[in-house]
Formats: sequence, C-alpha cells, structure tokens
Amino acid sequence: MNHWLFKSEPDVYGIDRLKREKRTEWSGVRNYQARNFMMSMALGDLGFFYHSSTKPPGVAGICAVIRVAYPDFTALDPKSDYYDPKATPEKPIWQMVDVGHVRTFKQLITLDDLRTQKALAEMTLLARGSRLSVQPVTLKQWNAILALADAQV
DNA sequence: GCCAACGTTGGC
DNA sequence: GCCAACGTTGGC
Repeated sequence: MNHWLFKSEPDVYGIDRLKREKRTEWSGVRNYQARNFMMSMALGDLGFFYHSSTKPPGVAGICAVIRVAYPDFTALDPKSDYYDPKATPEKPIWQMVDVGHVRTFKQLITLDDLRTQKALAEMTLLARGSRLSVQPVTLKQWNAILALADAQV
C-alpha cells in the first residue's frame, strides 16, 4: 500500500465537510505530476488530508482512496471553474479519485510541527517552493506523522 | 496583500 | 526546442 498527501483549502473543502459527507470526488487537479500520482493510487491507499492557505496550515486527518482514477468530468463542463477547453470525452486529460473520511486528528498537526521532525526532513511538502497538491509520502514519513497524531491528548 | 517559486504558454 | 512572459500556489 502506498501513502499520499492531499492538499485542500479548508475554506473550499475541509476535513469537517469530508467527515460529514463521508466521501468526495477529488476533482479539479490540473497539474500533470499530481494527476500521475492519482493514477498510480490503489483502492485502500491512505492519505493525509492537508489544510493549505489557512492559519495555520497543517495535516488535519486521514482519508482513503475508495475509487481509483477515472476521468475528471469537471474538465469537460464549460460552467465549471475547472473547465479545460483542451479536454474531450475521448481524451479527458484529467483524472480524479474518490476519497473517504477515515480520521480527523484531535488537533491540527501544523506545518511548524512537521518542520521540527527530523524524520520529515526529506518530505516533499517541506521542500522549498513545493506546491504539488497531491504527493507521495514515504512509510517512514507516514509513521512519523501518525506518531504525532497518536501522541495528542 | 506580498512575493518567491514553480508550471505552462506561445512566439520565434 | 528555447526561453521570456505570464498565471498560480501557498506561506508569511
């Protein structure tokens, strides 16, 4: 099983809403690298749900892949914010997965918290200028962050 | 609101 | 195929 990190702005779609709705379509990814990571996801893969562009940013919980990659139809909808005129039903270009809510951490594990962890020094999220909205997480990184979550009171 | 870093676009 | 210009991301 592989592990991932999904970024979302909580003002747009936060983990509370995922918990309420149980599942969601991870549509709107318009970056090839992020798309390719989604295409390599398997059913049951787990991911951290990261809150970005908020104060403070950080990991809010865990979600699971409950449907593997399929065409992101928002790219075909001219009314959608994520419309891509280059996408066609034959060549949809963009893909999405569905994710389900697994767990919300008692407290947010903030970006500052993550930066203090030696085990996370190589994490993509912490790399300078990194803006990938969907990214892989190594098992070592996964376990280090889980340990932080489980140490919360 | 600023701006550094990055990915994409498009002229050549 | 290069690369400058542009738009976006996301922390601060």
